[in-house]
Amino acid sequence: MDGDTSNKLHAMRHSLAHIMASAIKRIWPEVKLGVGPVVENGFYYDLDLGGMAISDADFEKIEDGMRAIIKEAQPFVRSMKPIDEAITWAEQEKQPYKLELLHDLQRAGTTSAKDINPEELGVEGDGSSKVDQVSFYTNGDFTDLCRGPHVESTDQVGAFKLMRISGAYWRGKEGNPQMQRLYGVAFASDKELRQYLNMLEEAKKRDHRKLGQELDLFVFSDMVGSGLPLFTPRGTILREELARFSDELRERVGFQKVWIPHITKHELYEKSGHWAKFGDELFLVKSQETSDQFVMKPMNCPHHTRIFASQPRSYRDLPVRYLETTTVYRDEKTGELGGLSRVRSITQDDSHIFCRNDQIEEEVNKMMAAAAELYQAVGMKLRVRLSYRDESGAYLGAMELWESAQSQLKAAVRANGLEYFEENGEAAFYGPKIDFMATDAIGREHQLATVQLDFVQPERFELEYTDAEGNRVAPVMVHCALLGSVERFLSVYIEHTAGKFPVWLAPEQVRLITVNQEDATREFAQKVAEEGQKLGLRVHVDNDNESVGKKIRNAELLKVPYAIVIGEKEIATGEVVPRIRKDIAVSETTDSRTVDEFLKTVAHEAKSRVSKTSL
RNA sequence: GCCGACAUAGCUCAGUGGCUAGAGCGGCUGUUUUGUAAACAGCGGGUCGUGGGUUCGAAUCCCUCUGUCGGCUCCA
Repeated sequence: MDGDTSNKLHAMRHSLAHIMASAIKRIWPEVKLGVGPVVENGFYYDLDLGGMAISDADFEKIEDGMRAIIKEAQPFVRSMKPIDEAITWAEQEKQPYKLELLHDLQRAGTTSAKDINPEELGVEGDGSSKVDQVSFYTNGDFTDLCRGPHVESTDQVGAFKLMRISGAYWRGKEGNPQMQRLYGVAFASDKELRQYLNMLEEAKKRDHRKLGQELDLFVFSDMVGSGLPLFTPRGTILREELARFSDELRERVGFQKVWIPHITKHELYEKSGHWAKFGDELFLVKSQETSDQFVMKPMNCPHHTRIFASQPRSYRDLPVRYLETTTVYRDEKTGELGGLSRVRSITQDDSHIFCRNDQIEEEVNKMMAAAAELYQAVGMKLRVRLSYRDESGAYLGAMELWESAQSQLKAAVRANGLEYFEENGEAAFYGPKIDFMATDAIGREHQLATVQLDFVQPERFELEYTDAEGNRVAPVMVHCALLGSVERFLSVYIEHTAGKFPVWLAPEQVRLITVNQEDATREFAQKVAEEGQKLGLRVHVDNDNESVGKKIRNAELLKVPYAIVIGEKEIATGEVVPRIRKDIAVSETTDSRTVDEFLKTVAHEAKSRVSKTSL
């Protein structure tokens, strides 16, 4: 989207916020207005209606009111008022929130708790922080304090829909009055609005929490606790196949598996600095034997540094690469938990490289290639953000190290031909990083994989190797994860595929459906299943006393890639006609083929981890 | 954590102060022996999330806790 279009859309959305406020004011003249900004995909307005609560049953009434105002094509008229006059206005209008904003403008020249750029304010002052004049916009009989800009008149606002209502504190501060936040989405055209609503609809259908239950992948138990998913046999296959792929990609480029316990004395995190920084996210574990305070590990790097530090290292030994797909525990705020996307037991496909400064590029290069291969296999487009430091002093580590590292990261990204963009000020305080953004099937972008350089932990843990001149030097640490976290990856991936997993990941790859319960049928199906299992396939026999139609239906609902009906015909000829899940079928009709041939093809397909079949 | 909504059978849901709490699907049993998206019949299955309170009487009203969902970053 170019800047013009985006400014226009911004003005439309902001104008809609005013139109919504005007409509509400017509219905409830006593409403006290808060703020009404533009947000991603739309706008909102914070309202205080005293004791009365707006509910979504009122949306139609408000939307009708908005449409009436739009139809009236009221011009948006900008006017300036001296601040004293504006304050009088707010008092007369009985708008206490606006009054508060005006007082802030008068006093500090900003309405933001944070310092925002004074140029952005659009207020005409004397250049100091004080404000003399403030701008107002009027449409019809509604006037609002506003820096604009707006569209010319109320009929130029595109398409909108009110979406939801939620509670919000005035200015986001607990303790302030609770207001109602009324959200709308808005786009330049009906078509774009429809597309957006369709996307939401589609996202709802694919919701991984719903599919997780329907496909029998994972469950939660009140007794275990929130944010602690339990994986069923089917879900566990998915987890493990994905983790295995990630492990293999890393082992191929020289990583070695390590294993660490899930708890540690808290001193480890004091040393790493995490205790001070993330202390409130740590689960504490108390020993009944000793006075030691233990914690569940919230990350793996401190443990891994202990393995690196367990023996003297030469520059010739580097890079040392450790991989471990293991679970960390973080006591996330309960309100932030949801499905698999935000959990308290997080399984990371974690990797740590200890290397020399001059090895960064090659190491990162290999990880980029691994990430590219993984996301190619799961059918998600990748682009990367190179996150650099800015000029502020918020970073640790020598400047030369940063500069060399940042240019090595860039070289590695370019060598892999991935789409990338650079951003200053997005680095972690301990080093620059590469964030991978994966686009799913309905166009949403997710940050999953990551490669982060770390100049700080090697120092904190006094890691060192001996260089060619015999000096003790700190290695650079690289943290990377390809899936990111298995749980979060699954939440994205289930929605990406809508549960139609490719053969290599499908918990059940082939289902054999018997036509009747006669011994010969059952035995034949059993034999086919055993042959498939020998080839490493996940084959199930459905010998239930149900109609063939019903059993087909069940296989379809579980999104099993291949279903095969076994009856007299198959027993007689030894040939089968696979029923192929629609999304992976390449043609409408399928030929019959021998059982052996079929199983071998599927086994090959599973092994090669292709997303679509060519069977 | 905070605000709001919600929590009824394994699942999806009906039941809003008054008889023994219901349906469909799933489960079990029987009949049927089935040919590519739902055979038929019968039977089980619930301290209505937890604990407390109000009431002659609570799934239903109030409070607590637990859990789920939406929001809590976006600043005239």
